[in-house]
Amino acid sequence: MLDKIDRKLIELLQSNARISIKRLAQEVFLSAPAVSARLERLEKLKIITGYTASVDYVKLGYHIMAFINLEVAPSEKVVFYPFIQKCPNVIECNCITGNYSMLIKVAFPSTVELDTFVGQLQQFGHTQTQIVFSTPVPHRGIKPADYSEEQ
Amino acid sequence: MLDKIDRKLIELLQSNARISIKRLAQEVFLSAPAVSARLERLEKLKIITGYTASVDYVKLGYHIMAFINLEVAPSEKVVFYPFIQKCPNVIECNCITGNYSMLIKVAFPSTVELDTFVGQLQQFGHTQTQIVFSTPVPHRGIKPADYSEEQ
DNA sequence: GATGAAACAGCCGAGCT
DNA sequence: AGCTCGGCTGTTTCATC
Repeated sequence: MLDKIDRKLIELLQSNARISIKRLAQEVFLSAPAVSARLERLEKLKIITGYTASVDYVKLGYHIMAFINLEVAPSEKVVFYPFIQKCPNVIECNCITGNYSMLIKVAFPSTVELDTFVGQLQQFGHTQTQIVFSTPVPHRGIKPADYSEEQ
Repeated sequence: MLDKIDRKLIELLQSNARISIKRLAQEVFLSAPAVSARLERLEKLKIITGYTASVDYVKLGYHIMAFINLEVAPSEKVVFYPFIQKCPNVIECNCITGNYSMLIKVAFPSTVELDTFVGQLQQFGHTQTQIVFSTPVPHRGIKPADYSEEQ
């Protein structure tokens, strides 16, 4: 489904999403229209789901990053999912194995706002909060490998 | 340090990093050169740290995503940090409060490769792994707010 | 997938507020 | 000092092979 060139294009766009199509074309030894068509296909198939700017949240005033574990009863999920999607300070939310079934990554200006938010979450269940001290590996794209599935 | 226009530009680039400067200029009612200069400044100040393509890891063959808690002795961090940065399957690694001081997000083709990786991590300390079932809120940029710091 | 042409966007200067 | 305008260069896209 993905050939070597598609994987190379994805890799280049992961490291710089604003690279020009012409430059991409040079890197993979293809013409610009050919690359353009490949990108359209990758986007249409939702293999590439978007292009985003990465920002320094501390410099934007979000000094506190944290992971919140939240134990949500299965029956509450229909209420919880729309709620969590609308929270502006939620960077990511995953449903995971284990006692605390939701793992939520958030950013706040200070612990005051974090505390308020955790208070709101407690209507859904027990929480456990871990504050981020440092980030040895910032969120990054991982290389597309050979074992991509057919579809 | 950041005015309303800077915040709007960041927000637009977070939702689509490949938007043209001309289009950005129209959105904020400025000229293209003015927007270009603002972006250069935001990049130079490392407020915008990069532009990345988001991909569907399942479609790339990474069927298993997981969070691994790892208890690392402080003295081991000088060895652990370079190690974890070089691991190709690590999406993110944070140092956090609590017993398990590292929280590592990874993606693997199957539980077999995940198991092998967890085995490697155990030279650094005790681990606890939680596999992702679903992702109600995928990793996303949060809106730049008014309380951005001076610098 | 390549080529060439036309439309478009980005860049650098000059002049203005 | 920072913005806008104009012309030049580079980029994207479309039609054709």
